[in-house]
Amino acid sequence: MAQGETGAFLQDCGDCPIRHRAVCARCEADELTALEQIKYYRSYQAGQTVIWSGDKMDFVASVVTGIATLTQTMEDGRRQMVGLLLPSDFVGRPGRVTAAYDVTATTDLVMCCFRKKPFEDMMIKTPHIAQRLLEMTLDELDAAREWMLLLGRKTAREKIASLLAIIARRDATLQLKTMQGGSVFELPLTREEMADYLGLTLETVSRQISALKRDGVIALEGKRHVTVTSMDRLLEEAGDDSDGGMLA
Amino acid sequence: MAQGETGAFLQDCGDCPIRHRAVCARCEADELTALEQIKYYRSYQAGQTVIWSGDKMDFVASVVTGIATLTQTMEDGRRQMVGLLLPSDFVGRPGRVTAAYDVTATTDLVMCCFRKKPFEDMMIKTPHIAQRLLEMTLDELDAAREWMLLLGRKTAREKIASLLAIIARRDATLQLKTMQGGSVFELPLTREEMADYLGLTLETVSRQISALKRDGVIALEGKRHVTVTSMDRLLEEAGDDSDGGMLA
DNA sequence: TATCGGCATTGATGCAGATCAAACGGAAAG
DNA sequence: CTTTCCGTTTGATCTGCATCAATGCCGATA
Repeated sequence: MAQGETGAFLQDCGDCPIRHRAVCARCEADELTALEQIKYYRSYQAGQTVIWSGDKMDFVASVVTGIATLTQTMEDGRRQMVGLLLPSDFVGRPGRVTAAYDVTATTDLVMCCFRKKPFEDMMIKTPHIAQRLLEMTLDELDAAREWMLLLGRKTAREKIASLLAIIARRDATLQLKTMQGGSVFELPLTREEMADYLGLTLETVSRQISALKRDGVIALEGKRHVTVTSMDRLLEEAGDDSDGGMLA
Repeated sequence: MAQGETGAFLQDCGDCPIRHRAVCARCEADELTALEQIKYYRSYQAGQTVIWSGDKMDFVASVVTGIATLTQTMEDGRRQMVGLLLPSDFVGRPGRVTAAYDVTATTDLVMCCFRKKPFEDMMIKTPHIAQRLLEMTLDELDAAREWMLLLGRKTAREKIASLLAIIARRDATLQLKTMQGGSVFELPLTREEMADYLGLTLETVSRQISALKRDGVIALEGKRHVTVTSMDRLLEEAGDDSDGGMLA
């Protein structure tokens, strides 16, 4: 099955891994039941395109498992990633007909989908959904602005260090583990995808990763498995405010 | 009066210039009356700082007249603008205690403020406000993502052309005039502010503006007054999809 | 076991934009 | 009218990253 409805994947929202982080996080039992009526699952293989920018998009969705990216492309092929979607992140925009970005599965991906119209109706009746969506959108806007600082003003080395720090942090929160001192994780992106994220070329990404390794900031096993010995050191390399930009 | 309450500026929301675009746009007459109870105005002079990143921020606000910027600064002084706030744009985040960015008035500025707590209470009771805020936040997120493409992948010349196109378009919508063919406007930013917007140095900004002038893409009277003869030509220079990225 | 194809690394070279430095223009102050 | 000041322009030089080009690694396929 390359892409399609995943029948008996998960009926019960109560058991859903993203129950408490996704757009449904604030819903009461009865609201959840209503959502269950209209939801359906879709799976994509790593590398598959979920939707092309400009295409009609008749659904919105939450990422359940896996990772997807939002990218923009210029006519001449220059590409910039503008979103990295992890489990619980929301895809699509209520009130818009066409997709504004290419959405691609970078790993195998499962999404919990809602046809747009029923979801919009539901949003009107269920303030808990709209509230949560607002909160998530504000968080994304903050992330986008952090990302703008990275793109506009950071050096290649700082960009790489920042990306590693972001992935380490997200990984820690998803797995509910601390990154006291160090951290170990798998890179979910290829060098080229990292380049698209950071506004660099893949060669520069490769060189800077090698440099960070040479300087003992990180260790690598294979090309994807990263060990960060000192998180403080990494954040220093990232040029971030040492506290990592704590939000209230 | 450098900065302070502007007593008798505007009592009646019905006459407010941003009545139909701001966070209150969807409110009914009675909702508007309730908002009128808790609103107050504040004025700032060009160049004044509205709030510093990290400071406690006990209000949210709409820009009524003038222009403000959101900027992030690294310890070593590198600066990146992450928001350009025009009349009707919203400042602050419900549910957050401290400001995440520096907010600065780049022109004389009047804001319509609400203390955070009453505004949050009001949001719960008044879905029209939360709905509109969600819509505005989603628009800002789209703008931020467009901006990310600019920062990550565009050349200096394309960046300048893009910024001019953005300003021309905003100016057109605010003044409700068309930009059929050409467009004339005042630059609301100094060269340095443009550089902070675009992730460039002020010297590069100056050089690229000179180059666009030399190549007949724009004409300048003084340093701020810009005439764009062909909008199509400008968008071409900006590397944008020729249609300017129409949203539904 | 050999071959292929997709990432990744590494090297050599070029160039767009940063940096350093000087001079300009026009408004405000003396 | 002169001076000062701030934003701006322009010039000379430097450099970080892009570009072009091999080569290496490894898992999949035959």
